[in-house]
Amino acid sequence: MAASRHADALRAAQMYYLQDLTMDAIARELRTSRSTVSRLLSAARDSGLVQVQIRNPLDTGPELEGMIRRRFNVDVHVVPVLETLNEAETLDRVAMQAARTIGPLVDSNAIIGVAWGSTLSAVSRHLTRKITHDSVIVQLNGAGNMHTTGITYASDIMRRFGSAYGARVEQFPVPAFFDHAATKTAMWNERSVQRILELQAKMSIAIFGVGSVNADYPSHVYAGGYLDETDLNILATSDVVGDVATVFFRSDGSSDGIILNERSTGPALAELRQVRRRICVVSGVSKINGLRGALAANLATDLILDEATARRLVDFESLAPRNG
Amino acid sequence: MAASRHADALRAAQMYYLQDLTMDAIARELRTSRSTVSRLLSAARDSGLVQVQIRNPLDTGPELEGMIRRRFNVDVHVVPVLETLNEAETLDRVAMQAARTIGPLVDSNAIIGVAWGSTLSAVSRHLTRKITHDSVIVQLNGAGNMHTTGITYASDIMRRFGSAYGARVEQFPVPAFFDHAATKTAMWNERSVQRILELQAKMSIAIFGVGSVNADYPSHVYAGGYLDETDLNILATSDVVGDVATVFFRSDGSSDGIILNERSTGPALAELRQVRRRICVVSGVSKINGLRGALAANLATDLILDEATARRLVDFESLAPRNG
DNA sequence: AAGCACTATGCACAAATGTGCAGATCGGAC
DNA sequence: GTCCGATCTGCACATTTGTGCATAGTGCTT
Repeated sequence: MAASRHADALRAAQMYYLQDLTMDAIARELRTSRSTVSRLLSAARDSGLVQVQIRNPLDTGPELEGMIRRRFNVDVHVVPVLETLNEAETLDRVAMQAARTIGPLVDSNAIIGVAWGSTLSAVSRHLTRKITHDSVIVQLNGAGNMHTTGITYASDIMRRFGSAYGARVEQFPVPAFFDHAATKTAMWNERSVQRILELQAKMSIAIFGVGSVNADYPSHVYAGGYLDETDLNILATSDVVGDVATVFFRSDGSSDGIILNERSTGPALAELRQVRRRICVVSGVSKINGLRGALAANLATDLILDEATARRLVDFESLAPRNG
Repeated sequence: MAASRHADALRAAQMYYLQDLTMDAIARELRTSRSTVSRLLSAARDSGLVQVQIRNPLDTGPELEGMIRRRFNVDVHVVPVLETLNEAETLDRVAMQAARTIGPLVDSNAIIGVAWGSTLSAVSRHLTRKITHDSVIVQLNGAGNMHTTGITYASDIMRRFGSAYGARVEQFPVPAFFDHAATKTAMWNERSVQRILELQAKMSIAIFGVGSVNADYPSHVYAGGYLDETDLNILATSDVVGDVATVFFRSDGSSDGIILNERSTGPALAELRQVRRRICVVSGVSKINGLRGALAANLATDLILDEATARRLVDFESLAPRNG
């Protein structure tokens, strides 16, 4: 019976994690084999029954975290990763740790805004299950592009979030950028779009990566056929350093007068800043410029990033300090 | 260097619990041996760096918990324990699980009231460390008795709580019962005593067991020389079923007119009910009557008890149901 | 600088845990 | 009933983790 299996998993988890019994002892109490207990415990972990949290006492925490926390006023989680690992491995590990860090923040009745991109895709693959009620996952920005090729990214990401948290998924079926600002204005008056925008306005959590224009391995936005040459030229000549959910900004965090944003479908930065919990996940030093701009714009309340990038962020700061 | 060890423990914990690396892999990244990593992880667990929580979805939870939760309106944690285990083993396992369940509830700036007795003693032995700031452990009731023998219980219990949470400990240096109510009145006007009473009034958490008069293996209060024969006779003839922190009550939860309470040093039930979080730990079916009274008196917001007792509590209820 | 007490380290082994596989069990479909 | 597919189970083995012990630091005292 499936129900009894769940109950057994709960009992086993309690005995294993809270009473320090060995699986062998648990097997005897549950009148089953040790291997079954091992599997019950796996199931308990996978299904989010067991939550492991690492709480590092803020004051005794590593130098690096303290500096970033103080300088940028964000709750920071530096993911320990050897600097010698390649980008893909680093991303994977940052993503896994991000997924597990996000878990405890998600609660029932949450409205969770999710962006898309390689970072979020990786995160979505490592989410741990957690059953919530009446939660909603809402897509932050459109994902269509002019080639319409392959990238089912966005919907896959959303789906994974939805099933991890047992939440309803609200896709945002518009292109990432409109060709004409006027189309956006028109669409924004459509009831179907307004429903999404209203959900976004009520978000309690937003989760996003950052794009960085000069990344060695550029974000999808800059390489994926979302923008044409003219657009890319505009970006290059307007001091843009990066984007969050396809909304661009400069290194000082400003975004006024960036004409492309009028055609972008992501939430305006001011709007994003209204969200109580804004979780930014960054992997790879090449994103440093974008990250710096995002922090300057105060887009994140929580920052999860790899150690190398964290170190670079701090070095950068100490070379070009800032008063205030 | 001790600081680097702590930092290593944190890194190791993150890599092990959040990135699913094996200890072997972590050892290589940390340039140390696998056994050291194993020990670092133990240290991380012991020091409260790693918190494991079991969250059982309330609605899918076992029948038993649901019934108790609904009937008594408490947040209940049933500890799975074989009914064949003896009292001591059961107590040990309930205590361990209680300790770990309490952990996450303790926070900085908390004022934690702690009773004493065999249950609390066992719990105190299993507390997991958690660093908090400006927390205080305050003793709920005096522990002195007329034989003054051996029982350093109370102070040991308090000390363990204090060191687990890095909290200041405030003992209550009075006997459990005064011989004369007038002495209590006098003492209660002393500034040194008032300081404790004021702390108690500001408690955010209270942790206690229950005493049960007819327990096969009676609580210390009833056997430990705290009361003389006259007192015990009074108890026997006044329908008292148990006590919390040496304050007695009847099976319906009432305590008015129980003369012994006027000489007791524990907080009046009405006072205890003011505390936001009141955690009651119970192990052993022989405490069922006391427990029942405590629940009727609405003394607990959180109840941690062994499975056999939980089952008995529910059976008892279904035999003698109650409306409302 | 030497001596001492204490702690941390790595090794080698012991114990505990994870998993591929073959057989058992279960729940429909016919 | 029985056949089939899917799932669950326990075994045997592989992997991972824990720990006693001898050794190597480490800091403090004299």
